[in-house]
Amino acid sequence: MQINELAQRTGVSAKTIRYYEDIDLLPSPARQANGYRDYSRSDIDRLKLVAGSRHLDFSLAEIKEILDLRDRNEPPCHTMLDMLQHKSSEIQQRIAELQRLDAELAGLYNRGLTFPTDDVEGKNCVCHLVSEQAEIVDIQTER
Amino acid sequence: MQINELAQRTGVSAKTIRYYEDIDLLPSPARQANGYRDYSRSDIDRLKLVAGSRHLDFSLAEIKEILDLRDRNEPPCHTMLDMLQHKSSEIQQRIAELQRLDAELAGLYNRGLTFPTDDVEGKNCVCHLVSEQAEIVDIQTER
DNA sequence: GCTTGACATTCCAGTTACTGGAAGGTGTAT
DNA sequence: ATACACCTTCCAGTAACTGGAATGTCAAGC
Repeated sequence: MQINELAQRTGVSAKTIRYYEDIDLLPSPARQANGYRDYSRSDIDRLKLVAGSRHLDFSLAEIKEILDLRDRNEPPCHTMLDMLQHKSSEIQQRIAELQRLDAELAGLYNRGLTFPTDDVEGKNCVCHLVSEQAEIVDIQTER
Repeated sequence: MQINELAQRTGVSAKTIRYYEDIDLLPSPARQANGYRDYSRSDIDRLKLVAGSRHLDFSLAEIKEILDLRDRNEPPCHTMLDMLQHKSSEIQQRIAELQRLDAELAGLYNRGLTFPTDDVEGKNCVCHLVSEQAEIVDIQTER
């Protein structure tokens, strides 16, 4: 099976498959006589697990953990369950942060509406309100 | 004012301030005789607007828009109001996606609990369920 | 005068998870 | 012969920093 077929069977682009190989998430596959990568059915399984996990927002590092367990013949399912739970609580925290952020945005918008919008210096408009946000402890939206 | 004082007054690290200068978000400041950066009060204002906007999850590109307006002596406040509203709707969308993702995680977890956890191949455990997620259209959590 | 310490400077590299593109080789059909 | 789709490798760019190395400056204390 060539790389594009694997790509179609898993929904992962050929480019990304090569990248996964580069970072040792996927093993170097066999090569055809012409040097083309030659994949087997087990490669589909492995890559589908990767794709499914990415879909659930797991990082490649987390996915590597799971795959490493499998590669050492230790059943990864228990770890996977733990990770599902952990990821869920992370996501819930993110949601709470975003809700707080949204409330802030709405509050600024409403207060900003009551100010003139022709103040270049920002001393007396919504821009000033935004500047005031500067020293508040950051909740930010990074992962 | 040296860079660390500006950092303290704005809550932005010296490292980040230099970075902002690098990417032309902040102008190159005057220099003291010894070559140290020498900031003025207006630099505080500008950087506070940047910091406040970052805190509200605006990208540096979006912030540049605002600053460019100001630099051209056009009042940025109206644009800022629009951006607050737009960002708010983005955030709400993100929240909805994350909620969907969380429901998925919870569903998989509960179904996974009913399977054995000693299956290395993943043919009959939660890992298999995760693999099955592969082809579902991605909602992902990118910005 | 010398050292120590806290500042400052520049530049390079790494982070995450890819994606785009260039330059080139291979295989099949017309 | 040539067009076309596929494959290869390698390099660079994305966002927003952060860490670290190597080096320079300045004030205080001995």
